[in-house]
Amino acid sequence: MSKRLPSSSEFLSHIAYDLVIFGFDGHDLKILILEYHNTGFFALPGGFVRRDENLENAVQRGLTERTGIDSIYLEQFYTFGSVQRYKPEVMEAIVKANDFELPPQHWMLDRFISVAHFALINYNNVSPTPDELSDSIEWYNVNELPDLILDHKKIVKKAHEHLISNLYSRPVGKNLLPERFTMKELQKVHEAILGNPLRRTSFQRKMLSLDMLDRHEKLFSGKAHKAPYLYSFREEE
Amino acid sequence: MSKRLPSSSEFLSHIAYDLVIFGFDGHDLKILILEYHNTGFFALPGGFVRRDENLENAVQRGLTERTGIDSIYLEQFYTFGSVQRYKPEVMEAIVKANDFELPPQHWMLDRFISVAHFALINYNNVSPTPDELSDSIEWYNVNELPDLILDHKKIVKKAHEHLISNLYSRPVGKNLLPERFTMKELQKVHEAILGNPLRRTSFQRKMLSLDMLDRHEKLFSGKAHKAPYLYSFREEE
DNA sequence: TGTTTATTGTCTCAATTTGTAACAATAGTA
DNA sequence: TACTATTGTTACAAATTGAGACAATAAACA
Repeated sequence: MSKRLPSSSEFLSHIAYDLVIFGFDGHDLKILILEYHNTGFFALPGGFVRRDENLENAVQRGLTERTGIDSIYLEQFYTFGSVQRYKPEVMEAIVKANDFELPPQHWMLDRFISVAHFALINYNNVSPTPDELSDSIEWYNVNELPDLILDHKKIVKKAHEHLISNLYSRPVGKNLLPERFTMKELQKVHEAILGNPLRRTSFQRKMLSLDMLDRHEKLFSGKAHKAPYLYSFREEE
Repeated sequence: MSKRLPSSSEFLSHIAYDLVIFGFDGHDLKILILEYHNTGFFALPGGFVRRDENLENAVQRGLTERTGIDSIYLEQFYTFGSVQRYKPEVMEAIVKANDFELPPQHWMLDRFISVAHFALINYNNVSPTPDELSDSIEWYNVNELPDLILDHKKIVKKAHEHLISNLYSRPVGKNLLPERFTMKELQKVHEAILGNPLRRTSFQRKMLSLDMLDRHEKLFSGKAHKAPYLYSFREEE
């Protein structure tokens, strides 16, 4: 009773995408990692592009399937195309461990070039869902990842670098935090991404000077000190 | 006596690359545009990836074929994968105008995802060479391009944006200028890329503070004024 | 051989931005 | 009412940048 893989008439051969999905739990920067069934292989979520589908739509679709969330910040950052990443035995092991039928020249065992994307999502609104071939998908601290297959470690590294270089030009916190947040929470996001502490007053001044934030009511947390304001990112025009 | 296209066993299907090759003639930022034989089509140089070849090697190979230069600054910046760019009639016209045999289901008429790169080269060391399908390759002012096929105009725009955002973090002038150059020449390169004038003294101070330049002997141009120093970009460690 | 012209290298001072710390406000606790 | 922890704001020094002035100089010219 072995299952059937999708046929090559449905998908573009040689093209895949990988996803580095970032989240923030209040302390650390995290990403979602899949564990493939019965293989001990860890990998980034990924998928293929349908023949009649835009690349970006395919990625958005995969992201929604893994997280249950629509309309997330998503950005393509690099395409990985070295020959060294062609390891048919890895894919073969994954497919076989999942009890799929595997014709010898199947397109999924051929060489792939992968268009890597990263996403920023709100950690608390997500219900991570494994794909057909994997039995778990879990959050891992960016600095404490398990061994990943192929060049996925390199993909994560490059994604993280892109995230850092975008920190001040895009509303990064908007996608990692709830709709409204305190300045301290935003600072913690930035610190988690950069990996080093920031000065409170300079950070506040810089963020406000970017003219991206709206100030709202105060948040009374019940703690014995002055209540901080809540902020939100202004909707871009 | 029609010629034969390469077979699909040699190349990866569905994957192409396009090249935005920047040069600087002393006044304007230029790029190389191909004109396809007998079609009136203008396009970016591009090509396909061999099955046993790294993506980046394929691009480097194409670049060398078009310019005659090795070891050029080359950077991947985006992968274009919308369905709208699938226009088999364009490729068909090009191939037919060049008197190639064209089997109906040929892989070159299928949908492609294109990994776009930009290169920076020294305008004067180059002998642009058309590819098999085109009869000319010429420098065009970035702001005065002819109509280009598919989404190539968009690709150029994005390449230019990337170039601008890299201006101060990478030795951009190194690749667009001769080995040794004056501060004024470097300033002109930056002005051509940015599209607006820069202040002489601030520019000089900024460039020197980046600690990327070595100062050499003066250049006596024969003009009736103080001779400027020559500079070169320091070899990175 | 001075004098002039065009351009370059350097310096100065003001304007702006950033780093750092101090201080006052305040929500809840003791 | 005093105390604690944290926040918003202000103040001042340090660093960076903007804008211009000025002296140096290579060749042309008188």
